[in-house]
Amino acid sequence: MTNTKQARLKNLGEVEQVVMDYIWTHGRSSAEACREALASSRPMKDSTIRTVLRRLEEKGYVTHEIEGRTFFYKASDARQNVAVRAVKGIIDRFCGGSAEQLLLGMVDNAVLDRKQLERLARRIAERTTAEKEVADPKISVKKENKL
Amino acid sequence: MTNTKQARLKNLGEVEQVVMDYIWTHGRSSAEACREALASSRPMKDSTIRTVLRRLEEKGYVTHEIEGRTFFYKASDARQNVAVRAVKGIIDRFCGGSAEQLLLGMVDNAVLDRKQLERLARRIAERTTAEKEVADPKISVKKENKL
DNA sequence: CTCATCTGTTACACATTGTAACGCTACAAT
DNA sequence: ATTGTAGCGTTACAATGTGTAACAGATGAG
Repeated sequence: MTNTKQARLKNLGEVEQVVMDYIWTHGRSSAEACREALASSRPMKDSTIRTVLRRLEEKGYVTHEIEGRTFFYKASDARQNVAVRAVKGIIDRFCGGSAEQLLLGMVDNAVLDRKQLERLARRIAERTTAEKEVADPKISVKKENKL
Repeated sequence: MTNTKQARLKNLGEVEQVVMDYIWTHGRSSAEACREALASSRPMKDSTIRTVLRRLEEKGYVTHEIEGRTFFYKASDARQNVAVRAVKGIIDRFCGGSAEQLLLGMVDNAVLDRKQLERLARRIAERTTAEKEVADPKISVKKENKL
């Protein structure tokens, strides 16, 4: 089993989400950079953004590196992967671990339009045939799926 | 447009989740029934389960009918639909509203096994052709789809 | 040495959640 | 009618989570 066994990340609050969005979009950033960028839509004092970033790090969403005496924060995982894990959490809580019913429901509920469904179907086709050829499960190369 | 425009449900706490699971599984139940059923794994005083149920109602997860002088609570929406909406919430927050990347990610991440993928693909096929034939907006997830 | 930056510490108000004691009301048995 | 009791509503309180921020400590520039 593809050991995608990552720790359950706690939910993000309002501001935390906003900050993560910024970091996911702009990549490695200093606290000040975040603060200034978000200043218009979400004014925060210097110490506020710092607290938020620290908490995000505690929650495992970001890590920081020091350069000179400045902290640069970067997302510890791609946005999409976090989303996938969040969905997995829902699957565990609501669907007893099986994603199938959920996805069927999403298809039924027109969460996706036809074109998207077709692309998804195509991808599924690739997946399944690929698995068929390489029935060897010890390979399981996981890629980052960049978003 | 498919009016799947349901109010954003607040998250459930630990106990709330447990109680909802019970109601989703057992259907219409009185407070006492819940309490007794959960007593072994989760002992609660009478007033506790009542508070939980009332809050669940405030949050829109259940409704109640009175019979005699007893309240009977029932889920206001099927478990699966709640799950789908929760996922939609994630999609909005993380994926800018597009589910496609997320689902592709799930497929890539082997959240589903091949058999499930095949069923999903088949369903997608049905969906897309159905949409082609009729533009019937009365989609409403058929029956409970038992989960 | 002193100032401008940066980070760390500590705090506080509010909302959410789990838990529950009390208290009120209506029906049933006396 | 009186009272016990089943069943619901009200109120409360502690623990967390979250947004916000003041203030203190540290360190490099000049």
